[in-house]
Amino acid sequence: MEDTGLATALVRLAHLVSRVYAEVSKEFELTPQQIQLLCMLLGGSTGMTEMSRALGLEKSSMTGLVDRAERRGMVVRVRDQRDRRACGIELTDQGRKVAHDAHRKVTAQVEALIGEIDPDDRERLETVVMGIVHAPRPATRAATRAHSPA
Amino acid sequence: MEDTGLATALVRLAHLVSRVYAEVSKEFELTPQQIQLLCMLLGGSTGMTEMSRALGLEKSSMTGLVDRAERRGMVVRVRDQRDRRACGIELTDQGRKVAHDAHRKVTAQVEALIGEIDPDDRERLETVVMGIVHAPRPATRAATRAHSPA
DNA sequence: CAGATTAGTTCGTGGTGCGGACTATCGTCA
DNA sequence: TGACGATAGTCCGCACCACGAACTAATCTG
Repeated sequence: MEDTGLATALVRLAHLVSRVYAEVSKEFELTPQQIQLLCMLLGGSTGMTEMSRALGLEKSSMTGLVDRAERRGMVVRVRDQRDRRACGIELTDQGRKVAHDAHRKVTAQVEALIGEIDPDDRERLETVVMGIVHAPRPATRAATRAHSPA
Repeated sequence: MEDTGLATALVRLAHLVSRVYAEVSKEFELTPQQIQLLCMLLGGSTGMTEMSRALGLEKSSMTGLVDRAERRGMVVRVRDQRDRRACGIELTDQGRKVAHDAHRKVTAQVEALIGEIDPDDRERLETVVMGIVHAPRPATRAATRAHSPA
């Protein structure tokens, strides 16, 4: 068996990040999932199906998620004229603002978590972690495009 | 404003790890929360209040979580004889086995996620992540003791 | 012993995610 | 052109999750 200290540490990191996400979301009176939705839309609007792929959810789960975000005025469904089955999900002005602000806050808090670190190491690590994140993966857990830099 | 690329990369990595957690949980027909509960109990049994602190949940949330784990035979409430208000939560044999197996699987899959990586980078990453995870933190998001190595 | 504190539960609310069934539309191909 | 299969999205019922407020029972403190 390999040394798994890194794996264990990463699992804990994931829990920590979830909490940061949860805390920041609460400040905006939204759920982490809704914030994630908004942040993802900063990368451009898409349809329900593509979003469900990107978030790793079933289509049927998206309906409710978008419903609730729409009810809060963060997002609108725009019926596609070409394909009248489809609809694009777009950020409202308010939604865009919230997405930006939340993204900033999350990033800042994670930065604070990282703390002081040698600039060389930082750059190196960024490359390494990006590599892991972008590595090709089986579709089942393909995409984690949310929280891309705006 | 600082460069926040590393923070962003870590957030994405955390999302990825969360998915691994979710996938493994599904294999055991449990939810991620239940698996986390079991893994935490590998470190020794505790009462409801302490567990809620460790998991960052309200006491009232624990009741249901433990109920469901108990219904599945993973865990038992043991009434404390000294303090008859309190009860200890203990793993059943089956619960312990599931906790161990799940922990192993999660660790292995996260290792796989990391993949081939330069040993120097690996060490650097481990140092940084360990540092983040073990850093003292305000109580509000204090503990993430689950998934300690068995 | 009275009153404050603590451990845990109960209840109601809103959110999450799933799978299966359904509607409407689109594309294809005969 | 017209039937038919694929596709986009919704609806429903289910189990779960987390919260806060109100509650019970036991313990501690003065």
